[in-house]
Parts: sequence; C-alpha cells; structure tokens
Amino acid sequence: MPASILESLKAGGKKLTKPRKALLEILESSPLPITAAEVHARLRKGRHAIDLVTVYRNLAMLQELGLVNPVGLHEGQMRYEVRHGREHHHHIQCRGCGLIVDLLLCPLKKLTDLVERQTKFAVEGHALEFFGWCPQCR
Amino acid sequence: MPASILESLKAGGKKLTKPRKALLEILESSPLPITAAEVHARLRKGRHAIDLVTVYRNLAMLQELGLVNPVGLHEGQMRYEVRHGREHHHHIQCRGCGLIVDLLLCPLKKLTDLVERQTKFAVEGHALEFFGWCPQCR
DNA sequence: ATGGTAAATGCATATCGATTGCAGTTAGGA
DNA sequence: TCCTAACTGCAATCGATATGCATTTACCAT
Repeated sequence: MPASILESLKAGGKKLTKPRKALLEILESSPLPITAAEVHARLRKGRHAIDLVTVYRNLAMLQELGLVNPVGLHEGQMRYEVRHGREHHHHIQCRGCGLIVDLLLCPLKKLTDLVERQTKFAVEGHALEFFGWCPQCR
Repeated sequence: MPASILESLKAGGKKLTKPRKALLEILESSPLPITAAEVHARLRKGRHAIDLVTVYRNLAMLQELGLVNPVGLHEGQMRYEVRHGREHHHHIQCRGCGLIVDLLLCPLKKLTDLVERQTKFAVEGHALEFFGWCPQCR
C-alpha cells in the first residue's frame, strides 16, 4: 500500500480498515477503470467479500480525497481508477464489445487557459473520452 | 420543423406523431442540453403532456438516427441536445450551481488521427466536458 | 376519402445503479 | 486496554431508465 495513500487517509481522519484495504488493492491491481459492481465481484471471489454498499461508500470517499478518478463512459454506471502513480490520461471505448484502452495523452493543458478566459470559470477538471470500433469489431 | 429532421425520420421509417413533434420542438427551443425529466416537465406545462416513457423512447430513437447528441455531465442522468443547425461543440459545468455553458470550440480534429493510429480503433465520436467554478460560485 | 398495418403511445411494473437509516463493530490514539 | 469516532452490513429506498402489453395513431395504398 503506497505511503501517499496512507498519508491522505490519515490526513482525512480515515481509518485503514480491512474492507477498505482489500478494496484499494483491487483498485490498484486494475489497469483500467472498473465499476463498483466489478470491485465487489472481485472481492467476493478473492475471499474478502465486503458489502456492495461499502464499496460505494469507499469509492465516494476516495474520490473526495482525490485518490481515485471517476470515468464516465455513458454506460449507465461509473468507473473508477486509482490516481497514485499513474499519469493523467484518457480512454477510448469500443462501441461493439465495450473494450477500454488507455490513451496516454491529453491535449487540454493549453486549452484550459483559453476556456478560463472565455468563460471566467475556474477550471478544475475535464472529462475526455473517445468512442469507436476496435480492430476486432470494426 | 426543419426538413432535414423530417427526412431523417422518414428515412428511418418513423412517424411524426403529435407527442414526437412536441418533444422535438422542446429540444429545438432549448439552447443547452436538457434531461428527459426536463423535457417531460416542459411538455406538461405547455399543455402537451406526454408520458415520461415516451420521452425516453423518443430520445433513444433520435439518438440512433443521429439527430440528438447525448451529453454526460456525471450528474446521474443524461442530457440531450439537437444536432441540426448547431456547430459541434462542448460544455463546461459549474460544480457549485450546475450552470452549463457552451464552449464553441473543439481541439480534437487532429488528435483523432493520432488516436486512430495509436489504437487501431475507428474513432466515431468523443465526449469532452470541462468542470469548474463559475464567476458566482468561485 | 378510407381502410389496413406498422409504428407509437400510455399505463403499470420492473430493473439497475446508487444512496440512506440504523444498529452493531472496529481501528487506533489517549 | 479503553474510548470514541469512524466504519460496516443489512434492509429499505431512491432516481433514472427500460419492458410488456393492450390501445391508439400516422401514413401508405387502395
């Protein structure tokens, strides 16, 4: 368990419970964003069954602390990925099979300034996803 | 009602029913993406009450025909905007009050080629939203 | 015009993802 | 080791969206 995560938890007055630890390990071992239901299913298989509600509550808390990113792929459910040790990036998803692939790029650093000037908003974040057809489905 | 919409409906074997017509008028009169519930509420006020289910079914159909765009702002519900007569664009939403503002820009034309080369996907679309704090809420 | 038919609608009900209330449990500092 | 705030599980609930089915409606061919 990375020290930076432990520190953030402590700073937020959060405890490192067994269910929480198991959940964080699942998240860290997942190379792509996963849903709450998937986290729950993997914990069940791995003999660390915790309640789905606990998964949701922890994901919400981790998001508030900035430790996980929500990824909205318009599937009717959210996905989450840990932030620690990973570059800021985006995703592409196949409209056929649902395959998700990381895109190790972000063209929006400069654009953010422009948006702030245009709108007078203080930009805090952005969501960027691509959709298309993977080699197998196209 | 724009001819291009009528043509698309006809091409898809769809009828121009009274509920559908009223719904399309609401969508066209909305400058920003709106939710199914909002469409339903406005129709109710405007003495054209139609069932919420009909709103959902029509939005799904219009999306399949490519006449409306879904806009996912991570609110737990989708928003929709008509496509006809509007430039491709994106949105910024305030994390405080929910205010949505159009961004008349898209930096992704070139990037799409790069993504296609990197992933071998056939890119069909993308979603880009900004989040931040509007002048009132910041 | 009118009649036949595929498409569309409304109502009731169901599903799915996510949230809340509450009583009992646990981590971790004093 | 004890005390308390944080956490958990279970049940119930919610909000958004989908489905089954009987009835109605638009539109094309007569």
